Amino acid sequence: MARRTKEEAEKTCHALLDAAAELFLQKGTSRTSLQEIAAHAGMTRGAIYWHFSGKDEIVRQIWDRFAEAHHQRFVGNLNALPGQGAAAAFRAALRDILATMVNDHRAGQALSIVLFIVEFSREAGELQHYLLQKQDSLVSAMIGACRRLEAVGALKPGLAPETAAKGILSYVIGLVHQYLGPHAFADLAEEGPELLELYLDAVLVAG
Amino acid sequence: MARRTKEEAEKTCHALLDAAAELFLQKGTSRTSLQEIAAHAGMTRGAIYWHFSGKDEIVRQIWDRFAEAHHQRFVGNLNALPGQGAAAAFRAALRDILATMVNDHRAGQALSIVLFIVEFSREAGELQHYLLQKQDSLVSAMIGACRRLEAVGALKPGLAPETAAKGILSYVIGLVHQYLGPHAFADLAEEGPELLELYLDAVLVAG
Amino acid sequence: MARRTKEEAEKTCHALLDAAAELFLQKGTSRTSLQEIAAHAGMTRGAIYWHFSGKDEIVRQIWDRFAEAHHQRFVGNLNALPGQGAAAAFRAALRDILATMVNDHRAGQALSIVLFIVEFSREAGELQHYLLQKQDSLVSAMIGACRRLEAVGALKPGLAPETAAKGILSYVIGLVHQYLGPHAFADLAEEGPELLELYLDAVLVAG
Amino acid sequence: MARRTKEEAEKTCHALLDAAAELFLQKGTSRTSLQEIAAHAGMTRGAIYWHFSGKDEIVRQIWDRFAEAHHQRFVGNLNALPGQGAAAAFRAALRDILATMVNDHRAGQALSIVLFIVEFSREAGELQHYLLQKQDSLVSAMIGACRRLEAVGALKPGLAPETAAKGILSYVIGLVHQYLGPHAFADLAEEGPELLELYLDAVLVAG
DNA sequence: GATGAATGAGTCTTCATTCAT
DNA sequence: CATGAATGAAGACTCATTCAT
Repeated sequence: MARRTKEEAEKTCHALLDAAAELFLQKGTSRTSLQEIAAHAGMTRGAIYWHFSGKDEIVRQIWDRFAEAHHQRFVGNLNALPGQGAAAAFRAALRDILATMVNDHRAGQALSIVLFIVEFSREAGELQHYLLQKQDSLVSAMIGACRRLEAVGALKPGLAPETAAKGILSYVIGLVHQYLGPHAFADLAEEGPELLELYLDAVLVAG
Repeated sequence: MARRTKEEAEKTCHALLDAAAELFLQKGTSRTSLQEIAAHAGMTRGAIYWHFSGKDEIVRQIWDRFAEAHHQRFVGNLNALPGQGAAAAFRAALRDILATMVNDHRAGQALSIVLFIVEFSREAGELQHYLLQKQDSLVSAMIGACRRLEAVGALKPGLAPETAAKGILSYVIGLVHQYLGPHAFADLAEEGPELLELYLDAVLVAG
Repeated sequence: MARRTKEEAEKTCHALLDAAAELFLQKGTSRTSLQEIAAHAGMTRGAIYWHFSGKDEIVRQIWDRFAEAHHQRFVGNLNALPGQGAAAAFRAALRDILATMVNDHRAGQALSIVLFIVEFSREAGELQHYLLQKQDSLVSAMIGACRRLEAVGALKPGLAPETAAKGILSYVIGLVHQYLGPHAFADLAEEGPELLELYLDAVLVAG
Repeated sequence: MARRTKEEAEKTCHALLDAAAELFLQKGTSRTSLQEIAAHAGMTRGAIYWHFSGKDEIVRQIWDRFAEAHHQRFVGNLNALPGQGAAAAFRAALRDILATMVNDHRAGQALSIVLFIVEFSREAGELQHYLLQKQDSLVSAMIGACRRLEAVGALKPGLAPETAAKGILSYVIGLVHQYLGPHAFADLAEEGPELLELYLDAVLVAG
């Protein structure tokens, strides 16, 4: 019955998180039942309640374990654009986060769950708040980065940095959304970098 | 109580559709209960079952009544790009559909529901199929349009038309998704056209 | 819309009753919806409420129109067994009622609805009472008839008339039940008379 | 609250089955709600769904647990009538099954549910099929038995074995139906054996 | 640590019933 | 006479949650 060692417990916890992330992405959080998550991980519902307080906490832990580090790195990169080579650093940061979402399944799932907040448990609970903060910090960092790009003359002349930021974010969201959803039409693993450059070329001044 | 005349019944039907569209967009289809839809329209659940066979038919009618015409116009425009001024017509078609989604609330909701198919009732039912067909026709038309643009030399050299098509669609999806969702950060009514041109400038050759 | 003449109204009423009787027999009263009855008669639910106060009244009218006369004739026959040729008259009465149920579809349905009272609307309502009275009068008449048969020496010696009565009724109920139900194994139109005689031969003295 | 041990769970399951069997017999399966079953067993609706997949499975388990063994014994007896003393064995088999239904409440209920199949959930589902098979095997065994009785000269001369079989079954059905229903007029515990012999005397040759 | 058992709230759906027209 | 529209009360079923073991 009971898993004895700590490692085994950790394994169980991870298995549950993995199962949840996969199912959430496939069918959305609300349409995925705890029963399904448990079964998908080879457990029963009870195991979930041992490790998590409920569905919301699963979502939060998916974020914390799989996405938080990447999110912080990305936001950090945006906030720390160097005066010299800001544009190149900016491009690199975006390439990095896109590659992360494509290559690290879990990270991609976790990030996309946040980007498509629409979905979530009981009306505007704690979780909503928590995730919206993450999204806000992302938007802020992106706007800040674009302002810095403008300041160093790396942004396309005449383009408001706020507008550029929103465009870039929308684009990335759109790319990732269709890629991670069940009906992808574009393969980011292959076309992602090119698609990204395409837009950045339009936003940043050449060179 | 019961609405007596035909006009009143039509009004009820529309009210239910409106209520549903609004709630679906706010909270997703699965998290919106028929009870909520009915209440939001000032009716009881029973009224829904008089006018519709169930949730799925509501979604389908939202599409049919509010989006189908726009969808057909857009796909038609893409499929009928003229040899002369193809790029201009292409830009116009995109401006048109974006403006429609921004100005016609219902159309925007309906179109966005399709674009974010993830969400839907019982796994892969008839409705799923129906809506996926719509999405497919959109993707196909966009790829066809980009091929024609390439043929007339309007596409940026070196850019595969399929890649361009997927990029554009992802972009539009991203823009609309965030705009229509509950946590918009960009206002398409104002910034939409500029954001659109930004991307098109990167994809199409100047001229 | 509205049927104008009285005959047409009568026709509608009858059509509804026919439809109801058929469906009740096929699926039981509780599992048959008014919607189904109306549709089966080519009408809408409203028509039912014009002619009847509800489901219960439909059942009662089915009885009254289709079975009451036969029931009264049968009970009358049993209650009026002649001193001379009582056994023959008894046999004739049973043959008659069996033939009626086999040949007159409506009568058979109506009678069988009463015999299988199990089925009925809200707990022990008026209707229940009404139909139980009919069944009681049937049981009483049959017991009375058997007592008379015993009195004239027509009953098998040593057989209590009450027992005989219950046996005969159970037998007829059993025959009719399986015949009118959806999974008949014996065809009363053909085998009915023989099956009836078989039992009567066991209950009545020869001659 | 939740029953903890396995025995308690078994008890709950049995209590639900008992409650269901009783109510089904009183009011029919379709008019008995799961709510009523649960309440009658001192549980909530949820408990039912823990132990059974739905109403249909309750019916099936009532059969499997309470009737299947008796059914098999009875059919077995009919199919294995000995050459010597076939009539006596036949009488014994019928006495046995009647006694079972009278003395073992559960068995009687379960068997009668099958005999009155009319009643059941969604039109012609799996369950229907399952139970009709049982009924078919019963009819077949009875016909087979009567043929064997005829072969050894135990059947009344001139009586087709098929007819005899159907008559006997109808009779037993009729007896049991009225006895187990809510408005019994004959008490099988007392009068059953006599009523049975009465008919068998008419069907079998004396001796 | 994890399970099995049970609860209770909520959702979809059906249906008898009402009533203006 | 009959219909179309709408209500409201069940009923079946799902599911997050709880808790003894």
